[in-house]
Amino acid sequence: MSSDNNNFKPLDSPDSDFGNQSGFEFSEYLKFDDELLDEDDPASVFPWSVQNPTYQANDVVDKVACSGREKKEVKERFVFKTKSEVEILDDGLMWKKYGKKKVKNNPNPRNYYRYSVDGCPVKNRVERDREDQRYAITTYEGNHTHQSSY
DNA sequence: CGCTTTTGACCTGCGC
DNA sequence: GCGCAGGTCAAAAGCG
Repeated sequence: MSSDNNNFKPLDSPDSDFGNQSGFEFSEYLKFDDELLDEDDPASVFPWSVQNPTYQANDVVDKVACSGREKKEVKERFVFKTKSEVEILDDGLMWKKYGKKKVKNNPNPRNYYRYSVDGCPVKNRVERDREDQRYAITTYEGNHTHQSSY
């Protein structure tokens, strides 16, 4: 953990499962960006990375973490609203779409993604903004347990 | 041939 | 108790 990355910790989980290890390290995303940026032109390869929520918090319209119900286990939920035309955020992982549903609150369909690798209970829900379709609301659900296959 | 993706139907939960 | 919404799983098709 560096120092200035902690300012991007919106979670206030009282006793989450990863409370002691911070589980979801935003620094990892920053690392991804750093590598991607160093790899090639991020705007060409990963246009979203340029506006990465973890990269530019000011672009993040809304960010929520750990908003689980008390009826069930506290699930880690990270909601990032970013300005990207693609709903799949390139975090270096392979996401498999497992369902699409049209919500009534949104004229646009909601996409459900799951980690292609078995063993990672990571789920990803992507929805488009109801008023601004250019804004994508990415909701990461589950532990960031995937190994650094990057 | 394997894997990913797509659509539909079904199920569960919550609200009223 | 019923209805509505959301979420998940399943099967099939297409593509690499």
